[in-house]
Formats: sequence, C-alpha cells, structure tokens
Amino acid sequence: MATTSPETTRIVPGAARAARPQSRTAVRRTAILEAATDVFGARGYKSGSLVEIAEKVGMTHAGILHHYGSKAQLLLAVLAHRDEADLERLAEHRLPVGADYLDHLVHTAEHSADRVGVIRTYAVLSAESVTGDHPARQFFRDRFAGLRERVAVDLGLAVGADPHDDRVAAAAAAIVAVTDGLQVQWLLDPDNVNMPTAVRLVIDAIVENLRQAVSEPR
Amino acid sequence: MATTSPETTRIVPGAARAARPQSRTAVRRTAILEAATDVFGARGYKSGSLVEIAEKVGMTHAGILHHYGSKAQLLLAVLAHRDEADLERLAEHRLPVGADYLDHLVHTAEHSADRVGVIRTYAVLSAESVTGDHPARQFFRDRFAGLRERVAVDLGLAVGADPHDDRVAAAAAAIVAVTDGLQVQWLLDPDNVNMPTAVRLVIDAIVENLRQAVSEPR
DNA sequence: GTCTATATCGTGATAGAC
DNA sequence: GTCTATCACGATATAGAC
Repeated sequence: MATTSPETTRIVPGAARAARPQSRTAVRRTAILEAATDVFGARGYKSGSLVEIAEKVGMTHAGILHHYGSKAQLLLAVLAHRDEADLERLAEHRLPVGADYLDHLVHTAEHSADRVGVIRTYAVLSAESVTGDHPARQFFRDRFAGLRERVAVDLGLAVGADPHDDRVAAAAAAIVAVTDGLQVQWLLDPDNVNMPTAVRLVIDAIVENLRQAVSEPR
Repeated sequence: MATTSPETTRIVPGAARAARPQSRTAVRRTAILEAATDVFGARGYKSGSLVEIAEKVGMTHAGILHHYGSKAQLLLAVLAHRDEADLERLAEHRLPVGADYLDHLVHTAEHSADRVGVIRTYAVLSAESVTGDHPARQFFRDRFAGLRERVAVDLGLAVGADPHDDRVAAAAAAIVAVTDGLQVQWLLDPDNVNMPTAVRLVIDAIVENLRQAVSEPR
C-alpha cells in the first residue's frame, strides 16, 4: 500500500522529541521496531517470530516482551512508528497538494527499489489483516479510508470537482488500489512490472476522464 | 486477485472426468480441497491448520496428509483445483474477447458479494506469497503474468493496438492491479468501497486514453 | 482409507534471578 | 533491563493398528 501518511495520522506532540537526545532504552526500542519491520515484512505477522526479531537486535525474546508486552502490541507499534517517520520526512518538504500530490505518487513509485522492505511489509500485512481477527485490521481499515479521502481531495483540486462526488470517490479508491496492486505484482516479478509507467498512465487517464465527466451535466 | 482463468492455465485431459461418476475417494478429495480453500482464505496459508481443515470434512489431520502428502502440496492442489473449476465454468459460455472481456471484469466485480470466500483466499494468498520461500510464489508469479498477457491482448483488440506496446502492457498491469487492490480495500471495508464503479471508471478511462495515444505518432 | 498415538519442534507468554 | 528457565499449547509429520 502507498506509504505516504494519510491525514488520519495524528500529529504527536513528540515532534520535539526527535531533537532531544534519546535515552538508551528509547534507542533500544527503536532498534526493536526496525528489526520487527524487517521480520514482519519478510515473513508476515503470524509466522514472523519474536525470537527472530530478538536475534536481530541481540537479545532474547523475553526482552522484547518486556518492552512491548505482547506480539500484537509490537505490531501496532511498528505500524505507528512507520507513520511517524513518514510524517516527519514529509514535513521537511512542502506538502504537495492537488495535481502535485498525484505527481508525488508517481515519483514515489519510481523510487520503490530503494524501499523494498517497507513496501513488502505493508503489502503483506495489509492483505493479511483481512483475515479473521487480525490485530492490525482496524489500523488498515482506517488507513485506507484516510488515503482514499486524501486522494479524493487532491483529485478534486486537480480536476475542479467535489471530492465527495461519486465518481471522484471511486477514482480515488481506484488510484489507491492500483498502487497497492502493482506493488504485489512487482514484488513477485520485478523485471516484468513497470510501476511508475503504469501509475502515471492510470492517473493521467483518470484525471482526463474526470475533467470531462464533471464538466458535463449528469 | 481476479479469478478468471488466465491463458496459462493448461487444459487438462480430465475434461471428460467431470462426466463420469467419481470414485468415493475423488469425492472425498474434492471435499478436502473445498474445506482447505475456506480455511486458507479465512486464516491464510501459514496460520491455517490441517486440523481445522480435517474437522470440516469430518476426519483427522492424518487422513488429509494421507491424501496430499504435505500441507504445501495441499495448497498447490487447492490453487490448481480453483483454476480447473474456473476453466470449466468459463467453457460453458462463449469466451469473451476484446472489449467484451473487459466488460466481463466489471460484471465479475458486481458479483463479488457472492464470492467473498474465494476472493479473500486469493487476496490473502497472493500477498502472502511474496514472503521468503512461500510454496505458492511461483504459482502466483505465473498467474499474474498470464493475467497481464490476457488483458493486454483484449485491450489491444479493444483499442486497435499491439498488445506488446509499452503503454498497452502498462495499462494491462494496471487493470489487473486495480481489481486486486480494490478487493483488499473492499474486504476491509465493504460499505465504503464500490468495486464495480471503480473498475468501470478505470477501464473506461484507460481505453479512451489508449485509443488516443496509439492513434498519435510517438 | 482412516484411525490413534507419538515424535519433534516452535510458538507466545510468565516468573523470578541478577 | 535483560537474562534463564519453564509452561502450556498447537503445529506438521510419521508409524503402525485396523
């Protein structure tokens, strides 16, 4: 799934936290989160194990449980941490809006190769979360809703339409879907899937189509 | 992922097999495959268990292993069985081609509610298969390649272009991606995702965009 | 062909020493 | 804060009776 922070992400008061020197345990916890991101991405949540994560940071799995209480809580911490990191990175630049944000999606696809780990993590976990009683189900439901809303707003700006128009909403869902779906295909077969080209094509086609549609009477 | 059979699906000699009365063990095996489809769909492959599958068909997990040897082989049998079933169903009607096939994709999305089980199975398993050494990785790689090829051919027919044109290939990947991506969003939040509308919109936009693009000189 | 019984392993989690 | 030790559980797979 697209990894740009949706607007549902709450801005935590800890923005200043990045500035002050972190305690040793805070550093340790961050290391755990990064190791967990790798393991959950490579193996999924259910079959990724605390032992493997522990080995990566050089401790036993009991230590991890000391910090995070349970495996499910660790997963949620991983997802929240990723959101914060994205948010900070995005805050360093001017936030793109409207057509610029859509371009930003293409730009993101162009640099996928540098971020296989994160991409796989989100692809695997979001699909896994549709099963039974997955601990991240609510997280991904909210996240997708936020992404759709964000894209709908920018699409509205780009084509001059109400973001809550049915067609704009459907187009937003489709744009989010196409990036996620392409990521799975690309992870399975990187040599035969050209993500940026496909994303660009879809966005261009949709924007043009919407421009016409909303300018005509229903 | 879209569940229509790609052309890579081999036509098995057993077409006649459906006609002749099946042995009791063949019936039993089919029951196992259906139970396994449910369980793998509801829980994923790794965390779905042979015991749960066995309970559904009223035997012990040892019985299942007698028939299929291992859990991984059972998974592959499930996927192959699904392909055969789709193929037989499709063979009963005239095979849609060109623009009709694209319409067929929309039509399929309209009936998703009747097929949540299968849809979830494919969504979960295809994403899970990008991890480490998943037994279905090759299967899904081939399947996606087949789907892309199939869609590219029909797109080519619909807009009058070479299926191997870069833009047509990218568009085909995008169309496959949008259906898969929407399925995940829909499984997580069925009330807020309108699949048929979004699929229709993307296909229309892409077809129109391609018609223009290929009629102009590069 | 299906069962029971068992082997073997890995899991998440808890308790308590240091 | 991290360790060792242990628990309780569930997994796949195998062996052999019937």
